[in-house]
Amino acid sequence: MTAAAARVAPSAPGGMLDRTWFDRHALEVAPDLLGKRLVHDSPDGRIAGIIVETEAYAGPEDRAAHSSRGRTVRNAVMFGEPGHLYVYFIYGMHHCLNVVCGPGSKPEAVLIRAVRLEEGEALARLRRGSVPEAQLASGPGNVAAAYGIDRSLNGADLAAGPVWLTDGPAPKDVLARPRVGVAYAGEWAARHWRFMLAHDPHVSRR
DNA sequence: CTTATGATTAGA
DNA sequence: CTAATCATAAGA
Repeated sequence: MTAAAARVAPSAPGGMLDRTWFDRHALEVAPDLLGKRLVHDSPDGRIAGIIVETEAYAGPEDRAAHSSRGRTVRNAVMFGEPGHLYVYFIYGMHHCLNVVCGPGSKPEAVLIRAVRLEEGEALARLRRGSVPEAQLASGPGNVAAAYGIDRSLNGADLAAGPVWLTDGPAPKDVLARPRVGVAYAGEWAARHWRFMLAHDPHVSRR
Protein backbone atom coordinates (compact mmCIF):
# COMPACT_ATOMS: atom_id res chain seq x y z
CA MET A 1 0.00 0.00 0.00
CA THR A 2 1.33 3.44 -0.90
CA ALA A 3 1.61 6.36 1.46
CA ALA A 4 -1.01 8.19 -0.56
CA ALA A 5 -3.46 5.32 -0.21
CA ALA A 6 -2.87 5.18 3.53
CA ARG A 7 -3.67 8.85 3.84
CA VAL A 8 -7.04 8.42 2.18
CA ALA A 9 -7.98 6.06 4.92
CA PRO A 10 -10.55 7.54 7.14
CA SER A 11 -12.72 4.84 5.67
CA ALA A 12 -11.13 1.96 7.61
CA PRO A 13 -13.20 -1.25 8.12
CA GLY A 14 -16.44 -0.76 6.24
CA GLY A 15 -16.84 1.97 3.68
CA MET A 16 -17.10 5.54 4.86
CA LEU A 17 -20.62 6.90 4.56
CA ASP A 18 -20.52 9.60 1.89
CA ARG A 19 -22.57 12.72 1.35
CA THR A 20 -25.18 11.00 -0.79
CA TRP A 21 -25.85 8.62 2.09
CA PHE A 22 -26.92 11.57 4.27
CA ASP A 23 -28.82 13.31 1.47
CA ARG A 24 -32.16 11.80 2.50
CA HIS A 25 -34.96 12.51 4.98
CA ALA A 26 -33.92 12.28 8.63
CA LEU A 27 -36.65 9.70 9.14
CA GLU A 28 -34.79 7.37 6.75
CA VAL A 29 -31.31 8.16 8.02
CA ALA A 30 -32.09 7.82 11.75
CA PRO A 31 -32.87 4.08 11.79
CA ASP A 32 -30.13 3.43 9.22
CA LEU A 33 -27.55 4.98 11.54
CA LEU A 34 -28.09 2.20 14.08
CA GLY A 35 -25.14 -0.19 13.88
CA LYS A 36 -22.94 2.35 12.07
CA ARG A 37 -19.53 3.26 13.47
CA LEU A 38 -18.93 6.83 14.70
CA VAL A 39 -15.28 7.87 14.78
CA HIS A 40 -13.54 10.96 16.14
CA ASP A 41 -9.80 11.44 15.74
CA SER A 42 -9.31 14.04 18.46
CA PRO A 43 -5.94 15.58 19.34
CA ASP A 44 -5.88 13.22 22.33
CA GLY A 45 -6.54 10.08 20.33
CA ARG A 46 -9.25 8.11 18.56
CA ILE A 47 -12.69 7.40 19.97
CA ALA A 48 -14.95 5.04 18.05
CA GLY A 49 -18.08 3.02 18.66
CA ILE A 50 -21.35 1.66 17.36
CA ILE A 51 -24.42 3.89 17.35
CA VAL A 52 -27.25 2.27 19.30
CA GLU A 53 -29.81 5.08 19.62
CA THR A 54 -30.90 8.01 17.42
CA GLU A 55 -33.72 10.50 16.97
CA ALA A 56 -35.01 12.00 13.72
CA TYR A 57 -35.80 15.70 13.44
CA ALA A 58 -37.61 16.54 10.23
CA GLY A 59 -37.83 19.86 8.42
CA PRO A 60 -39.69 23.04 9.36
CA GLU A 61 -42.99 21.18 9.65
CA ASP A 62 -41.74 19.16 12.63
CA ARG A 63 -42.47 21.39 15.62
CA ALA A 64 -39.92 19.50 17.72
CA ALA A 65 -37.08 20.37 15.34
CA HIS A 66 -34.96 23.45 15.89
CA SER A 67 -35.47 24.30 12.24
CA SER A 68 -39.23 24.72 12.79
CA ARG A 69 -38.60 28.25 14.10
CA GLY A 70 -36.73 29.27 10.99
CA ARG A 71 -33.07 29.74 10.32
CA THR A 72 -31.08 31.27 13.19
CA VAL A 73 -27.39 31.59 14.05
CA ARG A 74 -27.56 28.41 16.10
CA ASN A 75 -29.35 26.12 13.65
CA ALA A 76 -27.89 27.50 10.41
CA VAL A 77 -25.96 24.28 9.75
CA MET A 78 -29.24 22.36 9.54
CA PHE A 79 -30.13 24.44 6.49
CA GLY A 80 -26.88 23.61 4.73
CA GLU A 81 -25.36 20.67 2.94
CA PRO A 82 -26.12 17.12 4.20
CA GLY A 83 -23.28 15.21 5.83
CA HIS A 84 -22.13 17.91 8.25
CA LEU A 85 -22.20 17.99 12.05
CA TYR A 86 -24.74 20.14 13.87
CA VAL A 87 -23.51 20.64 17.44
CA TYR A 88 -25.38 22.84 19.90
CA PHE A 89 -25.02 23.74 23.56
CA ILE A 90 -27.99 23.07 25.82
CA TYR A 91 -29.08 23.51 29.44
CA GLY A 92 -25.97 25.49 30.21
CA MET A 93 -23.76 22.42 30.36
CA HIS A 94 -24.26 19.86 27.62
CA HIS A 95 -23.48 19.51 23.94
CA CYS A 96 -25.62 17.52 21.53
CA LEU A 97 -24.23 15.87 18.40
CA ASN A 98 -26.35 15.73 15.26
CA VAL A 99 -25.87 14.70 11.64
CA VAL A 100 -27.38 17.01 9.04
CA CYS A 101 -29.63 15.26 6.53
CA GLY A 102 -31.56 16.29 3.43
CA PRO A 103 -32.89 15.98 0.92
CA GLY A 104 -30.80 18.83 -0.42
CA SER A 105 -30.91 21.83 1.88
CA LYS A 106 -34.12 20.74 3.63
CA PRO A 107 -33.28 21.42 7.30
CA GLU A 108 -33.42 17.95 8.82
CA ALA A 109 -31.04 16.25 11.24
CA VAL A 110 -30.53 13.16 13.37
CA LEU A 111 -29.52 13.37 17.03
CA ILE A 112 -27.03 10.70 18.15
CA ARG A 113 -28.35 9.62 21.55
CA ALA A 114 -26.16 6.66 22.52
CA VAL A 115 -23.07 4.78 21.39
CA ARG A 116 -21.43 1.51 22.42
CA LEU A 117 -17.73 2.37 22.52
CA GLU A 118 -15.26 0.01 20.88
CA GLU A 119 -12.11 2.07 20.83
CA GLY A 120 -10.71 4.79 23.08
CA GLU A 121 -12.57 3.75 26.21
CA ALA A 122 -9.69 4.90 28.39
CA LEU A 123 -9.82 8.35 26.80
CA ALA A 124 -13.59 8.49 27.27
CA ARG A 125 -13.11 7.66 30.93
CA LEU A 126 -10.75 10.57 31.36
CA ARG A 127 -13.53 12.81 30.13
CA ARG A 128 -16.48 11.09 31.81
CA GLY A 129 -15.08 9.84 35.09
CA SER A 130 -15.84 6.51 36.68
CA VAL A 131 -19.33 5.81 35.39
CA PRO A 132 -20.54 2.28 34.56
CA GLU A 133 -19.25 1.09 31.19
CA ALA A 134 -22.75 1.00 29.71
CA GLN A 135 -23.21 4.71 30.43
CA LEU A 136 -19.92 5.98 29.02
CA ALA A 137 -21.64 7.32 25.91
CA SER A 138 -25.30 6.85 26.88
CA GLY A 139 -27.50 9.91 26.43
CA PRO A 140 -26.82 12.73 23.93
CA GLY A 141 -24.87 14.91 26.36
CA ASN A 142 -22.72 11.96 27.35
CA VAL A 143 -22.01 10.97 23.75
CA ALA A 144 -20.61 14.44 23.05
CA ALA A 145 -18.66 14.42 26.31
CA ALA A 146 -17.14 10.97 25.74
CA TYR A 147 -16.16 11.89 22.18
CA GLY A 148 -14.77 15.26 23.24
CA ILE A 149 -17.06 17.08 20.82
CA ASP A 150 -18.20 20.66 21.38
CA ARG A 151 -19.31 23.62 19.27
CA SER A 152 -15.87 24.04 17.77
CA LEU A 153 -16.92 21.11 15.56
CA ASN A 154 -20.28 22.61 14.62
CA GLY A 155 -20.51 22.50 10.83
CA ALA A 156 -17.62 20.04 10.45
CA ASP A 157 -17.80 18.04 7.22
CA LEU A 158 -18.17 14.31 7.86
CA ALA A 159 -16.43 13.72 4.53
CA ALA A 160 -13.34 15.64 5.67
CA GLY A 161 -12.92 14.63 9.33
CA PRO A 162 -11.92 14.64 12.11
CA VAL A 163 -15.33 13.07 12.68
CA TRP A 164 -16.80 10.54 10.26
CA LEU A 165 -18.99 7.44 9.99
CA THR A 166 -18.38 4.04 8.49
CA ASP A 167 -20.56 1.05 7.77
CA GLY A 168 -21.06 -1.37 10.62
CA PRO A 169 -22.92 -4.52 11.70
CA ALA A 170 -26.52 -4.64 10.52
CA PRO A 171 -28.85 -4.10 13.48
CA LYS A 172 -31.08 -7.00 14.49
CA ASP A 173 -33.99 -5.85 16.64
CA VAL A 174 -34.82 -2.17 16.27
CA LEU A 175 -37.36 -0.42 18.48
CA ALA A 176 -39.16 2.83 17.63
CA ARG A 177 -40.37 5.04 20.49
CA PRO A 178 -41.49 8.66 21.01
CA ARG A 179 -38.70 11.21 21.17
CA VAL A 180 -37.42 12.45 24.51
CA GLY A 181 -37.96 15.96 25.88
CA VAL A 182 -40.22 17.30 23.15
CA ALA A 183 -43.59 17.31 24.93
CA TYR A 184 -44.14 20.89 23.77
CA ALA A 185 -44.35 19.77 20.13
CA GLY A 186 -48.02 18.75 20.14
CA GLU A 187 -48.91 15.96 17.73
CA TRP A 188 -45.27 15.71 16.65
CA ALA A 189 -44.26 14.58 20.12
CA ALA A 190 -46.29 11.40 19.74
CA ARG A 191 -44.46 10.17 16.66
CA HIS A 192 -42.11 7.27 17.22
CA TRP A 193 -39.04 8.94 15.77
CA ARG A 194 -36.58 7.67 18.36
CA PHE A 195 -34.82 4.50 17.23
CA MET A 196 -32.79 2.09 19.33
CA LEU A 197 -31.33 -1.40 19.38
CA ALA A 198 -33.57 -3.64 21.47
CA HIS A 199 -32.04 -5.10 24.63
CA ASP A 200 -28.84 -3.08 24.28
CA PRO A 201 -27.55 -1.99 27.69
CA HIS A 202 -25.93 1.08 26.15
CA VAL A 203 -29.15 2.88 25.15
CA SER A 204 -30.09 5.86 27.31
CA ARG A 205 -32.48 5.48 30.22
CA ARG A 206 -36.07 6.85 30.03
C1' DC B 1 -31.32 45.91 27.09
C1' DT B 2 -34.20 42.09 29.74
C1' DT B 3 -36.11 37.68 30.23
C1' DA B 4 -37.42 32.82 29.57
C1' DT B 5 -36.07 28.39 28.48
C1' DG B 6 -34.16 24.17 26.45
C1' DA B 7 -33.47 17.68 21.33
C1' DT B 8 -29.99 17.07 29.52
C1' DT B 9 -27.98 14.99 33.46
C1' DA B 10 -27.04 13.50 38.14
C1' DG B 11 -28.47 13.18 42.46
C1' DA B 12 -31.92 13.46 46.58
C1' DC C 1 -38.53 15.85 42.10
C1' DT C 2 -35.05 19.72 41.31
C1' DA C 3 -30.58 22.23 40.70
C1' DA C 4 -27.01 23.24 37.76
C1' DT C 5 -25.76 26.84 34.34
C1' DC C 6 -25.63 29.67 29.89
C1' DA C 7 -26.18 30.45 24.82
C1' DT C 8 -29.84 31.70 22.24
C1' DA C 9 -34.01 33.82 20.76
C1' DA C 10 -37.65 36.77 21.38
C1' DG C 11 -39.61 40.76 23.24
C1' DA C 12 -39.56 45.69 25.12
